[in-house]
Amino acid sequence: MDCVIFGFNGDQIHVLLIDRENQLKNVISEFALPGNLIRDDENLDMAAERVLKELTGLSVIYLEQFGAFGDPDRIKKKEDQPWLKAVRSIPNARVVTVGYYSLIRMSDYELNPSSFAKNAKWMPLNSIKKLPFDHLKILNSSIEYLRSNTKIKPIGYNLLPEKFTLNQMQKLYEAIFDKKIDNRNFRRKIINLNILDKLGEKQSGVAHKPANYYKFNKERYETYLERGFFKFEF
Amino acid sequence: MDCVIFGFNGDQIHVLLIDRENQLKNVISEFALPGNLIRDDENLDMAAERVLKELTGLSVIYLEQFGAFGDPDRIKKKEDQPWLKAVRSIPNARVVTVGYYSLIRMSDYELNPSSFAKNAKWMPLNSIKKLPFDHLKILNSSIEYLRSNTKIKPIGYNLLPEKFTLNQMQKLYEAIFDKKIDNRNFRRKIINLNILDKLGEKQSGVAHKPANYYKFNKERYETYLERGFFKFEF
DNA sequence: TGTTAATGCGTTATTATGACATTAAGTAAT
DNA sequence: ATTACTTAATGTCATAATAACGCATTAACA
Repeated sequence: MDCVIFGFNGDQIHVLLIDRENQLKNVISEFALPGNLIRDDENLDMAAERVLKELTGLSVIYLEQFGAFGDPDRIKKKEDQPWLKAVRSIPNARVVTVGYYSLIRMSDYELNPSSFAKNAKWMPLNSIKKLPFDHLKILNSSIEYLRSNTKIKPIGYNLLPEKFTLNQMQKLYEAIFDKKIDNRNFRRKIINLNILDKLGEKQSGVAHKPANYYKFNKERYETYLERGFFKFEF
Repeated sequence: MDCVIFGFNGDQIHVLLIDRENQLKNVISEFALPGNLIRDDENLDMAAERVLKELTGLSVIYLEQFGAFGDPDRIKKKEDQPWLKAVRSIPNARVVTVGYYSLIRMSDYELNPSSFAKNAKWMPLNSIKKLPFDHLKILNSSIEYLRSNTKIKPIGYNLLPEKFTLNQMQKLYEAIFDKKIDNRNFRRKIINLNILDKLGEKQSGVAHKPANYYKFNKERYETYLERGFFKFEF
């Protein structure tokens, strides 16, 4: 069970990682996706919630399964052995993992690592080049999943502040797709979706024209979450 | 590891099931999804292939993972116990399963059940009301996956005969979405996708104007398989 | 020769798309 | 008070896609 938690701070996509170093000496400090074994009495969704909570302190966030990973050698790399020996009762048992991901706004949550996680931190997605085990593969798979999901379902409810500007929302889309978007076309498309309510309120204290605040219309947002907004239909 | 194999015979979607009855007496005969445990030396894709082959004789078909299922009680139903005792060394061990699915044209494959499968048969999707374990849940999940996939990627390469008429293809789409489609609009849309090559050949022996045969243009088909045909893009 | 069933064009109104440039509204500096 | 600066906000046009239809055409068979 491994969790990929994407966070957004208004600018960059981050991923939540935990530090594998623990009481043990001679273990190289290295960050990894928060993950652990599933218990016999819990289902997969519960396990993902629990594992995340135990390692990072995050709770009550919606997690979604995106795939299972089970190469026989996924935890057989030599450099990963010391850590496995420290935290697993059968360090070299074959383990199939299930990946869960979530999207949250970073500022809403405080990280409280515990269990074998010494540390938990947000890492900018773009700066993650190396992860232990097959975590890089898992991460890449989750990104693919996130992107293809974002094309067919609205996004942002869990990532943006309650009130946000269209430009903040655009930045979120740009961060996910790693691509500049034309602001006029973006606005038109999002507004025509009818999932946003424009608030009377505006930005204040900014040295430029203040932006309007919007919030999601939960009902319509959820209609689209269920139906998707495909244009290829009959 | 459980496999959902969808078959198309030109009219209805079918699902491949195996008969759980085996040498044992007093075991109620019942059909189930072909599935078995993963071995320690194989990855998930290989396991899906092997399990399917062992139970049904089908091989060399492309299988795609669509989800993991791990409710603690998924194989705890009383009526499923006799069968588990017959085929598992630890019948009540907790098992998480990974679902794989595939789409094939039924006429291309001969079923050769073996291992603990006494029998393998195609069952019309609409007539499947009951399955052992959580197989109904797994099946429903695979259908959802298939439908949402069909909205964003072309389909049919593995389901339709090499040469097929547009009406056959339309019937496939109608079977998947369980919905009538306007034939003129269907034709236009599919033809504009440019994934079909029109053959000179026509139907024969029909009591009406014979339909043209088409085949997939593999190159363009695969372009769409990779890219998808989203219309919601920036 | 008429019946049947599917083909294959076509029309229209509506909506979505991509490409593109200017004005508006506030603060900050002078 | 004026100006500079920065980001927000908006409109148009040509093209393409869509849904909902109409209907003449075709080829086999009775």
